[in-house]
Amino acid sequence: MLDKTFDPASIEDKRYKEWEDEGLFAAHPESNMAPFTVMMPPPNVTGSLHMGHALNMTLQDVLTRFNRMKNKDALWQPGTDHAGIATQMVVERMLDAEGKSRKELGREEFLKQVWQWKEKSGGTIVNQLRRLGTTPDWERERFTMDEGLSKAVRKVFVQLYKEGLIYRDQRLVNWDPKLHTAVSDLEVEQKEQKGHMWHIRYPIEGEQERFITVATTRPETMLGDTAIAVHPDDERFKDLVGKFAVLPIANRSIPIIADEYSNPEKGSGAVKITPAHDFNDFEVGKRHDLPMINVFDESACMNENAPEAYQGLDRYDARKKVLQELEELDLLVEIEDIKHTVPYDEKSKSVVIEPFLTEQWYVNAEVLAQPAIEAVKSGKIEFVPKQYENMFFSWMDNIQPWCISRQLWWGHRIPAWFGPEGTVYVAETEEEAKEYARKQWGEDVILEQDADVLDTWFSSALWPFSTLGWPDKTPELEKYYPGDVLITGFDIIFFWVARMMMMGMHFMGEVPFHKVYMHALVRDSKGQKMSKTKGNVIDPLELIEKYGADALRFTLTAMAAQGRDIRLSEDRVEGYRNFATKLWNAARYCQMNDCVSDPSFDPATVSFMPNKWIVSELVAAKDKIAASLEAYRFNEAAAAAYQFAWNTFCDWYLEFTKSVLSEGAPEADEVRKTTSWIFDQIMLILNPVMPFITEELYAAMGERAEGTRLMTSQWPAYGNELVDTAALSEMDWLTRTITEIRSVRADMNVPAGAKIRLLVKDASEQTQERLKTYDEILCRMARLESVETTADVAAGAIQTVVDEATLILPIADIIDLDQERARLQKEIGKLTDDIKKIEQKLSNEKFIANAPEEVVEEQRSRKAEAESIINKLETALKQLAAA
RNA sequence: GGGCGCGUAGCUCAGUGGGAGAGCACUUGCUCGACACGCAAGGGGUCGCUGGUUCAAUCCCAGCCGCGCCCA
Repeated sequence: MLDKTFDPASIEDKRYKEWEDEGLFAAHPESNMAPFTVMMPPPNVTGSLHMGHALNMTLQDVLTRFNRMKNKDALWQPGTDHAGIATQMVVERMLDAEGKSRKELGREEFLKQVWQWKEKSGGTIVNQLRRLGTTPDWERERFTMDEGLSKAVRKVFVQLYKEGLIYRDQRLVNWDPKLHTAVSDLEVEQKEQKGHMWHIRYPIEGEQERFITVATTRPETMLGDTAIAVHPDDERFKDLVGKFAVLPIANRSIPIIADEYSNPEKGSGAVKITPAHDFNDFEVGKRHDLPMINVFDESACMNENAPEAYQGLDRYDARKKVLQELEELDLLVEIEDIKHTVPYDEKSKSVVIEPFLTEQWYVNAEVLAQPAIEAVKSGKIEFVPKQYENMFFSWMDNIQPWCISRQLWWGHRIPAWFGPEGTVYVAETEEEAKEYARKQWGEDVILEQDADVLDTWFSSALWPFSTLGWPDKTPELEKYYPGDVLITGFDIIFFWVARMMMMGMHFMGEVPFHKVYMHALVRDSKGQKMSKTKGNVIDPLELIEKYGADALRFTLTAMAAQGRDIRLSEDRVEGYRNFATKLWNAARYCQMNDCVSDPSFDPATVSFMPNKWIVSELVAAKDKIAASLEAYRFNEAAAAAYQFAWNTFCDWYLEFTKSVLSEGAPEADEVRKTTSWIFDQIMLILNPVMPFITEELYAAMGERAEGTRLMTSQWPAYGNELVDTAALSEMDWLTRTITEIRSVRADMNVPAGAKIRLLVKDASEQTQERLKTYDEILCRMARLESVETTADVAAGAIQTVVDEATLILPIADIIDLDQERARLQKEIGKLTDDIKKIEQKLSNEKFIANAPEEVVEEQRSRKAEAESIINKLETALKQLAAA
């Protein structure tokens, strides 16, 4: 016998180990089964499981398990990402705590330490995923810096270089002056904050006491100004275009140019141009062939291009000094308080990112984007929900060159070697690069490999095929590419999803997946984003410990409605833990009543009406769950399973059949078999979402054939042939009758324990038949003493109506007549309101003329039904008065 | 500023061109041999506002108000 309550902790680890040891997660490329492929978004190798992962992984696991049950050869490809910046930062911080620095250690030793850290903490998240019950093919786990994946990275780099799609360029990048590396524009977070607009006047060269005023939020960059721009149509400055201004402090002469970038409405209408320190100015500079003077070093301190007094000053100190000096020169004309956006690094959100002029490696994303755009337009890739396609297009249509080099040590080293006179050799190996150099120079020359590494997303962009063995032609690649669905958060749609599509189209000539399901963010119960600094993070592992993995999985599934963020509260998890307990107790009930699974049972053969009914209801629930999962409507699947298991099966079916079992009625054997069969089916249809408890209970419910696991069972194939509509309507009548009697009893304060008589008037033959058939069930579930038909109404009885029949509860001694009168009047009032509304429609000629026939008919029959009930209730009211 | 989404019961959210739903919370009653992590019954909503389309709008369209996200 099972214990009284379910203790998830006692079974989860054990069951998981069994599954894993038995190799149940493995893909079978050699099999003939159709593939179902899901590429796991690789979590950061040194990270730990947070709620976003839990949601993401749960949904993938639900789909993977579901498809395995549907007899697909599922490959859920797991792995981790080396997460260049994040990981390097973590290790540097550790070194810092020991008083050491990366530079002190040197590249080789530092990398050794990072690998050590990876070996130590790299298992954390994958083990946490096991706690969640996820079933990726762990044997195939990959890491983005594995040899195979690194080889793919080099091959892709070299090929794209040869195709001219990777190139070096001197451009402005987003520079992190603390980490000393370029970062992606996607990794920059624009934050609005208070600041100042300083209006500065620059003297016009060769004219006495004439100035041109410019406004800037970053006065320190003026030391790198190389022009002043005014709008070509701006009359105020027409005569100045072509002249020069004297750049204060630096005392350089800079031209006044006409460019449409200058907005005559803003500020003074003239704008300083600093091409090396502003993205817009950079474009202006290119148009006018202006010099680009970089006045910062890599730490955003003033460099040798700044006046000597400034050299070495931090940008903010330089700002103060510039302002002070301008003040002294009487060139600062106004200080305006403004709100403006400032770029911060998205990781720490504390370092202001600097536009910085450097030479970096770029991917020509515009070219690669086209086939990806086309794939979505043509429907070869579909986003779910659909509206994300707009977001995708708007970014792809304006895609910028992708800066792929990072000034880090942790990552894939760029396979490029520099030779004499600035020559570059791009090759998969150093040997090959040397070969190229030898050809050019006629002798061995000294080559130096590029010190930089690639953007982490460069390697994850290859994930859908690099993990399958590409560039080798493997059976896996043949079978599992393209994948079926990618499940990911919308926050990495540009970082990752779009880039996988670009690389997949280019190197495989085929989309990497057909569907992209984007789930929303998990927030706290107040709708706040979870963050460590806010302290509102809910740890999935804590929830698992407290409520079990199944409860957490069910919660996340039930809340995963498309296009809406999830506000997670512990109450919900607790509620679904209760659901698990409910299942547990239903299993205990089965055990107590000897409902043991019978492999030879055929649900098509049942004859007892409640059995036919529950089988029919099961078919509907199962189909609803399957259809919902196939449409990625996870919440609907969860709701259908919950409702069937708890309401339909436990609350109604088990109650209907209780006495049959306890009294050993003739139907008992069939009821036992049906009960256990339905229970097994519930375990099956819930298994993708709640794998632990269902596996456990399935095993407890019967002797199974050797090695049988729920997890490896097939999704039920039965269908409408098992649906009996007569049973559905008969049991519907029974539940309505019971509910009606219970409701009236409660309204009239009939003591719960009191057994009362039920008299039924005007019952049709069918109803009379049913009353006889379900006499015992009615008596037990509605707490009745007897059920009889009658022609007259006893004085002072409670009356209510189900369909054509009037139900009479003769309990004159218990009830309060006034109360009963009020109840009847309230009911009549409600129905009268309904009728009024319906009559309004029916009296509208246009409604009769335009509405479909069945809609009109429906309204008519609703009205007739309501009228008939009112009649009966009014009769009851009169009788009450007479009493 | 541009784009997308959201606003439905106290809370969290489903949902649909034709009778407003769930879970939780709340109220009341239950030692009914699976389960109080339970059983039964119940209260509670001008479906953000204003117009339009329609025989019919919570649902479709437009505008407005409020909130969120993405992009600049």
